[in-house]
Amino acid sequence: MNENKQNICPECGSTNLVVDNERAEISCKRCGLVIEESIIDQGAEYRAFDHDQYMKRTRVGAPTIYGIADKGLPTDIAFKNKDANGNKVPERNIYQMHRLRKLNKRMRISRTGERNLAIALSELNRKSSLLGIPRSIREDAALIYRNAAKNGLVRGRSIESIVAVSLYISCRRANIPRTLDEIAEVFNITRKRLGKNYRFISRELKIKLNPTSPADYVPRFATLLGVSDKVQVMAIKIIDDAINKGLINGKEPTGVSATSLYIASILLNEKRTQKQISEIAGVTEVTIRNRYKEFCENLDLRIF
DNA sequence: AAGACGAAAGTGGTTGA
DNA sequence: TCAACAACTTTCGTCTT
Repeated sequence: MNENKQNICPECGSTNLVVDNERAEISCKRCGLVIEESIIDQGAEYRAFDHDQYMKRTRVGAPTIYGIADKGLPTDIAFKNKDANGNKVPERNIYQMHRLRKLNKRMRISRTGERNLAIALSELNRKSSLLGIPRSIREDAALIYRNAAKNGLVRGRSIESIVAVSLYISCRRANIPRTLDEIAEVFNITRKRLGKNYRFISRELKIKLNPTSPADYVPRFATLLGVSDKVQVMAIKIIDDAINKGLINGKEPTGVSATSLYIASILLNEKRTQKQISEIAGVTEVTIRNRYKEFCENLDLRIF
């Protein structure tokens, strides 16, 4: 029934679409965009027996290409003061011609600006859902992006990478941080570049972020590990104690968070292996072991 | 056989001269 | 700009459950 539908993603042009019949949606495998949420039959109304009938009975037209600004047609007004027939423009109208040229240019610039913003925002939405980031944070990220765009900070950098930075900042602001690695991965850029752009944007926009606390990672990691709330609570207690004893200075927050969850999961008989935790927290087992050793030596774990 | 342990060498980022 | 440095990773052999 669905053999005649448009098999092309309007966002990235990919033809690699997946149909999910259970959720009744079609999405693009490459960029993740959900194209059609309640699938309807877009095929021809009746069976067609020749090309003419097919063309008449098909409901859909040719796919529109959104990828090219102005559809590739330049619309500048020429600098020769001649009209369309090649006649000289009267002296008294030359000033008007100047105005027209100027306005036309400006409109085009603002149009591409808006177009870039639209691309950025759809990118933001797509990647946010991929990362499971709530609406309010997306809006904060959108604000950061707009600010960056307004100050001309996107120029010379990819839209994607600035969207990535905006998300990174907004998550940290909201105290549900994502690591540079996590963000970089879904945006298909390197952590190095993301970090560089982050430093640039935060400097230019004068955004000051508090250092991340290991406790901020606990709820997310715990959920992914499928451990109970008790484990979370204890992990956070362990972190507090470690902070008080100065054990975490200079240590990676994710590693500390992972280790606290490891210890709490053992103490509450919901044990997860070092490997399971290391995969979710994005640190190695070795790091967990090192923290674990330090914690055992310096914290009285019996009190928890 | 899986998990935990720890040594050794390598990597990327920060700091201080 | 460069060397020293701390934290972390990778790899791997060994021990424990």
